[in-house]
Amino acid sequence: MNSFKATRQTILQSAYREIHLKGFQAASLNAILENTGATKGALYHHFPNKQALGHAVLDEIIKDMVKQDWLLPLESSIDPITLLIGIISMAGEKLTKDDILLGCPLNNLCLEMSPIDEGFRQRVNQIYELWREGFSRALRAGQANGKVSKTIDSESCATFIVATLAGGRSLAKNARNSEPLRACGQILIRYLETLRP
Amino acid sequence: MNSFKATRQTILQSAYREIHLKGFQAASLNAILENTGATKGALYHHFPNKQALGHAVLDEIIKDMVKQDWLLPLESSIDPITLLIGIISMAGEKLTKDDILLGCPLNNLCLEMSPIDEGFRQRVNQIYELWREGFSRALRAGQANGKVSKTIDSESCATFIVATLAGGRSLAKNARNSEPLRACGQILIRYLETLRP
DNA sequence: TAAAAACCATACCAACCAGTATGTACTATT
DNA sequence: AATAGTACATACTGGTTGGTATGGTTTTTA
Repeated sequence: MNSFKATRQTILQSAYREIHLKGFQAASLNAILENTGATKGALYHHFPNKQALGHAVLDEIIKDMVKQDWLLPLESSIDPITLLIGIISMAGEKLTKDDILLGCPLNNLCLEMSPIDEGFRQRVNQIYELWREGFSRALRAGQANGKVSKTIDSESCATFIVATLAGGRSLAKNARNSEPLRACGQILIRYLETLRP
Repeated sequence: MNSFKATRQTILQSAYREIHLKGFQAASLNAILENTGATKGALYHHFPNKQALGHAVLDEIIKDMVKQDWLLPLESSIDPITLLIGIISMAGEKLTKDDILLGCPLNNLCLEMSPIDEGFRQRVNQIYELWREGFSRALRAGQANGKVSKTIDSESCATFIVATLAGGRSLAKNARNSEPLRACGQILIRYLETLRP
């Protein structure tokens, strides 16, 4: 009926939501299908098994989210610290209630699947790498044209920012309240100000 | 055979390990019992259901770990910043390979169970509260006797530290390597140094 | 236009799950 | 010594799970 693999996309989106809510292992294929109207035949036509479906959610949905929210806004020529501060406060503001309640989908899968499925682990790692690399590259560019202090290690700093954001979102998820994440963001911003030369 | 509810403790410990490895929902009661030699009769004699077993793991094991590792060392009269720096580097050093691979048991349960079980959520929240309260109380004490700058908000700062540690351990778990956590710890320590008056 | 491939629907299955029913051995109490 | 309660062990059940076998239909290709 639908062209261009619309069924596949529908299943993928429904899988993303179910996994975001219940986690991968507890995600039920039947539940994923119920929310779409598709059937098991369709699912197993497009994906060899549940594991591959989970991998596709990372490769085709979550990775793009990170690019959209964190990497694309970095493509600018303003000094990276001002830019990062803007992105961080922006990201905090545009989170919905559900975003807070369900937490970071990447970190969820990271903690659940990293020790028990190497495929998941590598995909999560790749996305985290992308994220950190985006930050560290921006910081290095800032160092090159005198907007960022040259005493800092850009990679450690990028890791630090990503970790704090992930941790803050964990606390916010547990508290059912964005306040912990907000507090982390504010301190992070104040820290970033100290990185100017 | 064993006195003083040794069976209950054995099951509890085995449950902790299985949950730490697989997560709560994917943890199999049969697997928990296989590692102990106990049977289902014993389990359901001491715990009404799986949920209660999970709650007990938080109440009786994980909470004590946090107290042991983070709160007890704070009971000292040195200035809190030096103390915190010592605790953070100490905690990083004494992590085993398994501790890195499996991540923080509290954060694991936080992300998995907070949205789907209110009992889990409240228990995790209570432990996080304990943790943050320990940090913020130490910082406030330092402010009172001139060892910590009075311009900082002790509670936000405590939240920030906990979040960064949790996030760093997430990245380390995914990377199968303690380096990201080490990087976070170092920057955190440098940040703490700026909090002196 | 015939053949082949892609796309999907339905019915089914073995494995595993949390939980239960029932019985028994031991221990503390009266 | 009789009773009652604690502390298990064994065998089982209904329900759910991921996965499969088999069929039909639609689209693409030759």
